[in-house]
Amino acid sequence: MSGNPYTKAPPVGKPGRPKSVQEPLFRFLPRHVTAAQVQKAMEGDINPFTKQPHTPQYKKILEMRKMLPVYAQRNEVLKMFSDNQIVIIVGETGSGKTTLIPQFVCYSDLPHTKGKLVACTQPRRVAAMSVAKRVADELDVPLGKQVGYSIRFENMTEPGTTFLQYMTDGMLLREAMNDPDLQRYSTIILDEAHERTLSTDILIGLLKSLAKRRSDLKIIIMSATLDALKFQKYFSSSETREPAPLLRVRGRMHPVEVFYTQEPEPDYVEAAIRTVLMIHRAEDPGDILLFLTGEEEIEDACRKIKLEADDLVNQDPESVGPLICIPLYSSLPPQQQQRIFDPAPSPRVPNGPPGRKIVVSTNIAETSLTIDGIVYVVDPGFSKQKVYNPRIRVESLLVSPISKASAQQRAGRAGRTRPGKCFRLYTEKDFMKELEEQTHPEILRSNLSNTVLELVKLGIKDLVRFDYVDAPAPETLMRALELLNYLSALDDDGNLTALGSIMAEFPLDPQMAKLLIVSPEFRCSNEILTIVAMLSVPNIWLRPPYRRREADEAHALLSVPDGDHLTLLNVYNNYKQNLGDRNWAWNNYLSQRALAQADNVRSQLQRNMERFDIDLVSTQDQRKLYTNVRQALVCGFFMQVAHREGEKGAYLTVKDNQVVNLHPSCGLDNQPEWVIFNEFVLTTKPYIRTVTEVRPEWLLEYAANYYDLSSFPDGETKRALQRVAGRRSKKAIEPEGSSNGRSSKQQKKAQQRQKKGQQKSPMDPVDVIVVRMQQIQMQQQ
DNA sequence: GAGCACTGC
Repeated sequence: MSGNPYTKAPPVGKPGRPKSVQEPLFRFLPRHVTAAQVQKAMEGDINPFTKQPHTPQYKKILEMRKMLPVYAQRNEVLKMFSDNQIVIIVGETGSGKTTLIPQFVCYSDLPHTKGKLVACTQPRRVAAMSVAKRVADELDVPLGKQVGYSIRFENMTEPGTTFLQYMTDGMLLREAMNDPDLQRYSTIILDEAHERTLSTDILIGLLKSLAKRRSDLKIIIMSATLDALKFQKYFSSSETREPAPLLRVRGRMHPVEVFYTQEPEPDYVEAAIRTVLMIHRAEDPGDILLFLTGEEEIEDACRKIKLEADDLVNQDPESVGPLICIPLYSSLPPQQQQRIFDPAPSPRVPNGPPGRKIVVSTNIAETSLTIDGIVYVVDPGFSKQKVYNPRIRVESLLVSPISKASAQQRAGRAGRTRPGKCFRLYTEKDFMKELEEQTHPEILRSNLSNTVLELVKLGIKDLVRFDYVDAPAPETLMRALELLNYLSALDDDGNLTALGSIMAEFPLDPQMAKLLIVSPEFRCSNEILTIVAMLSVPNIWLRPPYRRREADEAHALLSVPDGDHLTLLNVYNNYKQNLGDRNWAWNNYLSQRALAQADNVRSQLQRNMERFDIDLVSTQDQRKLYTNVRQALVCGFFMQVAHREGEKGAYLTVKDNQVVNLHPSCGLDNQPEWVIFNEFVLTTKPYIRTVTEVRPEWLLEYAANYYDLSSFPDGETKRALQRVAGRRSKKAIEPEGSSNGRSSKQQKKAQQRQKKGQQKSPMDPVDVIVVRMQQIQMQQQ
């Protein structure tokens, strides 16, 4: 344990004032506050943080707070906090740890007396918002004053007033990029650490080393039970090797009885439907939650359940009650998601058999959304999970068996309001022997180019030896470094370049950040800004079943034959011309929600661009503009290029040589020889999605390093490029050879560099940008 | 011939 500079801080309370009535925190010694003191402050008539009398509802809420299991353990919590720099707290859902522990920390740490904050991170925005609201109510203060939240697009805090800040883990990571010591905070609480999001994992690593530099910083890691040992070991004392201190808080859950199948089920969807109907026929009243893997599966199952349930009711109206089946997945509009809170249907006739509600959901109901009143859970044991293949640089979603931890979490959903039952559609033996203990943390399943850029910006020099809780595959790190080097974000020694430093400031994938930064050189930064924003939001295209043809026709009217990126630009411009009209979006089968989100992202990115003095420019002539946009796209996405092979519409990705097809949603009116793509998706087949035609000359010109033919793998793609390079060098000798309005002087420079044979000669537009960035940085210093 | 869930000053 390190020294604690606050132990000598004077007790709170002005000496002239006699009684603790005016000063409820009188004699509170920061970080040595006792449970009795906290209890007294909580029960007092004066709010210790506002010095105002408590409102009448305060006492009501206080009674509920006192019922939470964590309250009963306040003694242990406060003592642990006083005695240690780093504490691990584990607790089941319903323990009250997310709301109460940060409050106890505030009563003890007294951050407001030293101009600091207590941060509590959440993996999700909605959680950060709703918990902050809840805690503000509990402490009887307005939300955004003493208690606030900070999430992307919304800062509900008041500098100087807020001392308890809920925030997304991603936000704290962003903050660390500009203040690696996180000086604003006196205590940092990482909640839901067991979810092991990318941001949480990086934060854990940073905090471990920060704890050594800042002995005054306290850290609390909160997690579900199973991971406790791992975190304890990870945070063990470097001197004594003692595991970090652990506190278990009890949950308040009702028992859930778990059933397994005798034999493995060959078709889990069919088995799930059968089980749901069996529960409906035979079990006591209570709602059902069924976990399936995706939208299509869910809609399909809902249809079948409804049909079969109607049959049952018709056959036996005396004993089978009515049933509603509600689908739940993230791409549903929020209004429809709200339906999960509808009550179960009433009996058809007075005193008839009661109705039942069935929610059929993706994993969203496992972590993000809780539905009260669920008594039965049906768990087929699968979910779609992200997997990353560094060899071909492809992230994809695969239906995979869930982990034991996940299965437990799912079962727990049945016991929130009363004792429940969980039907697992696999054998007990499979549960014990086949399921992994934990879901692999995201850092092992993701493309890390973004994360690596963040880490380098955070000042982490040796990425391989960074103290990860779980170290990613070296090949994944290598792939990320390679990409960042080709993008000129890192130099050949892995150091952050001026360009890379700016790129890291944008909440974007490095390719897109690069694209945005070079876009003024192509006189189309307004348009690239739009395209990047549109690529950063979920799918904008709606395609309701039974309306597929109409939707496709509407989309065809908006599409630009030169490429899907330009179609996105066109859709956004039309959306703005129609003033963001909901009906216009709906009539064109577009998601108004996604478009509004893109508009929001666009403004945020625009503010970033202005901060770095990146010009917002356009080209008037539309043909020219479209060409410029396509050229700029090459500067970011030159590694995501495919070349047509043969006549059957097959493409080969450059260098990786993966056979891919244009995704059916692609709007190109022909099959161009060269295309760049935004995404490689592996569903029924390997597809490339959001595709735009490019000229091979642009690849050689704007991505000369990557398209250095001497190091290019042999094949048809290389031969095609060689033919282009041959034509190009002939053309360059002619005096009028300027292809892109670039001066012959610039071209000469480029040729000279190529002659010199520099392995990593930077691309021209970047040259210009890097110099300008350096100037800006010098000005700022 | 077609997408789990999150996130980013």
